[in-house]
Amino acid sequence: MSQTVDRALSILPLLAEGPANLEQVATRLGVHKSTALRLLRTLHEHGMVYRQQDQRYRLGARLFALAQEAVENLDVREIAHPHLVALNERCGHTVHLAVYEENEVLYIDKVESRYPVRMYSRIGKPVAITVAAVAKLLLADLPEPERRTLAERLTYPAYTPRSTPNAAAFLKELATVREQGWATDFGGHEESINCVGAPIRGADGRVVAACSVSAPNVVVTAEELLSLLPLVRRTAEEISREYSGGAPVSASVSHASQNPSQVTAETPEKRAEETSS
Amino acid sequence: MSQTVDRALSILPLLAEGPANLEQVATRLGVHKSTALRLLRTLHEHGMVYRQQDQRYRLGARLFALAQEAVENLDVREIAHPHLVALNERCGHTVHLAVYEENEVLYIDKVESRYPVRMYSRIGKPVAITVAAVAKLLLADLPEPERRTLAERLTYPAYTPRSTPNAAAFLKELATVREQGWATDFGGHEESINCVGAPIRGADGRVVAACSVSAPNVVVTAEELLSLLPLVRRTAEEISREYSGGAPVSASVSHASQNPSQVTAETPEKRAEETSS
DNA sequence: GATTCCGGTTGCAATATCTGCAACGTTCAT
DNA sequence: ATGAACGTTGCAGATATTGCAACCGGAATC
Repeated sequence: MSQTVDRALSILPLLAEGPANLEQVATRLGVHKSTALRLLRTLHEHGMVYRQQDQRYRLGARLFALAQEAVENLDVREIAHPHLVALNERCGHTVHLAVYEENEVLYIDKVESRYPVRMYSRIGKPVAITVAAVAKLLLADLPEPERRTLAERLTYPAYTPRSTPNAAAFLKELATVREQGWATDFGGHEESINCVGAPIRGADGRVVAACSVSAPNVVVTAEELLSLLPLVRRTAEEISREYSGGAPVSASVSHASQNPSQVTAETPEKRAEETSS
Repeated sequence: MSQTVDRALSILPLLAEGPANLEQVATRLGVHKSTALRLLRTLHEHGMVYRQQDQRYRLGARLFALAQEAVENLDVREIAHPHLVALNERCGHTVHLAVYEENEVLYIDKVESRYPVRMYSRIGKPVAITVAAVAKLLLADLPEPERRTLAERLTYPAYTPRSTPNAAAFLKELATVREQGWATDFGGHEESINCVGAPIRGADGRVVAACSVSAPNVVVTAEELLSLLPLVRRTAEEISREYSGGAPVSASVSHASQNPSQVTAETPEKRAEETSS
């Protein structure tokens, strides 16, 4: 709508790919150098971009600060986190939390079994919207017309033979998901990865987020993973309850029922490649 | 510099304080409603702001995604390099940069006195994880359980009498390092080589890398090397700041405090083959 | 040591772009 | 129903933005 702002904002994702100099920015933006310079200067004044020694630009600190505040405003994340950790501790697999926003589904939290450190690696990446379990859960709850138009506007990449092929199939799948209250993705994105997810609802019953457990075939079969469904659903419900202002259900957060019957997976085999030297 | 962009960007910190409706934004910006609307629309198109059900605006998750992507593409090495060179110029010794990855600590950059650049020969080499200063720094920051399991899985080669003997001693050393915020290796890998290192932290405070200065006994004593600690720490802090998208601090990069008191050594004629660190 | 190239920077005039206004919709509460 | 509150749109005027071309300053080249 506003050309100037539009151009300025277009610079950011561009720089997210890596540092760039003035000319590169100007070229990729399709504007004159001087124009790019002025836009960058404005961005700079607001701390959105930063100029390194070699004069190339990269994203600035302010952006990170804003991003931080942006997620903090997503209070689902904060509430969900301990539950996700608990879920991860019980099953050992990767746990995701995602929200729908502006025709996209984004991961906003992730707990990994093996490397708790690397948690932030993929967060923020848009999800494979046509196949991911969390995406199905979130889209299934959209108002019918919006769901339909979105489904028809999407492209359906054939990641694997089991990827959702087209809008019709997708809408049908969404109906199922909506009906049953949970979703799966069996090799629809990566041949060897399966996952099961459940919706997190706000006080009004709308789905505000979704969480899922993912694991590679080699660790657990699809059936075994599916046996985790009750646990996943329970976790989602606990988060929903707390998010809706309900009782914290503090017991469940910590480690709730130490009921190992639900836990199918063994601890992921640690592969210490034997380091040191 | 650019009024429109300036106004648009001013909306973001404003929204960071919490959701706001159109009129509030317009008022605080000091512009007409319609102007604010158009700016918000542009921000919206870029996913920088998001409109909730109640029509109020808040920061968009896309902001988060953007920052995340930027972090992934952040190359510590690239940012650190000039600082390492500067450090090398000031003290004359071998400077190392290392990261932790998959149960290993790897050198990813090295600056030698004579050759300001070239180090690909060493890049990727695993560090003597049980004794190197950089290894201690990186492992000290791991989450407790991971640190412990890793420490117990390691083998503790007795490179020298002063090498870390076992897991217990190592964990104790890591605790110390974690506490004091710097680390040393006095002859733990090569009898005649000492080094001091400091941690480089990301915006979230986690240690993302570590740098160190190494020198043989014959050039400087351990005490003399230790006197370089302030300089090493300062360098690490500068890198941290810049890595976090932080303040330019351009002055410091070049030559900051020309305080020669810190500089103990003359140019080393000996560079430690495949050093410890 | 001069010259050329490369990239960034600045002044300026033309105009495309943005702005504020005022009228219009829509929703919600009275 | 009526009114208020808030968001939205069309428009004309004016301002802010743009591209150009010239200008620098440094690095590489001859």
